[in-house]
Amino acid sequence: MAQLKVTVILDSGARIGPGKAALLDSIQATGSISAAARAMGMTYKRAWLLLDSLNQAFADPVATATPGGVSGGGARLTAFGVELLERYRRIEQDLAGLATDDLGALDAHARPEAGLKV
Amino acid sequence: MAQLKVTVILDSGARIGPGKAALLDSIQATGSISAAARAMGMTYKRAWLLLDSLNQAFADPVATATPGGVSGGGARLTAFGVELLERYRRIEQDLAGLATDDLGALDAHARPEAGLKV
DNA sequence: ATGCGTTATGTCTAAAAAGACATAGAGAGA
DNA sequence: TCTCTCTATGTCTTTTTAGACATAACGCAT
Repeated sequence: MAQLKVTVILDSGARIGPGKAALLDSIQATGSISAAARAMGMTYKRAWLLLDSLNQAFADPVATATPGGVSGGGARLTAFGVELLERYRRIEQDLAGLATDDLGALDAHARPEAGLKV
Repeated sequence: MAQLKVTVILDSGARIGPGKAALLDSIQATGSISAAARAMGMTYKRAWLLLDSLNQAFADPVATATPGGVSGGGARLTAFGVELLERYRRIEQDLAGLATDDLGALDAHARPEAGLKV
């Protein structure tokens, strides 16, 4: 089935899409940027850059990180970070709920995906 | 105000977003790929490649083009092309309608866009 | 037959994005 | 004090994407 991808574009030009949302999810789940990056198969640097772009896009940070300590440190979503994630997920959910018929119609015309072996 | 961008991703991986939708609009309005490209400030080749990716994504073509003739030729959307555009616009509309509150809340936290001079 | 604007590609270059390494500092615990 | 993991950056290379040109064919009108 075809999928929908939604991206929020702020006036500043900053973009929040499924990638950054997944990163926030992963940080929330793992408690660190590096663990989140590993879980998502990306480099720590890329994860940090993505997170940094979010932190710079808003007046309030979406996550706080501390180096050193019990297990090297870690990162946690702020209250606003959780709110951002929730709102993005809600937008995704709502859209998925009401676009099913149009999406299905387009899917019906889609050329079959290039032969996936076996 | 923040904006939303929605992209349809077919199982084949083909993507249909605001750029290709605008191109279809422009082709419909101008009657040719090259005029559409000029109107959108892109090269003919890029417009053609975008259109070609759409034509290859579906079993039915979204537009037909003919070279030579009265004014060099031209291009027209097929019935399916019109349908595709309509469905994409409807998805966009639906999204815009239901995300206003979440979008407004995020906008309120957004860092003011980097000083636009004058 | 020639000219004109359009379709349809090819090739080469420039720019942007992603990735690979490398390094410095922080701080709890052994 | 030393180790360990994580944060935070810097630099360089590779890959991807976009753009600039260049060219051939088509067919109506003059």
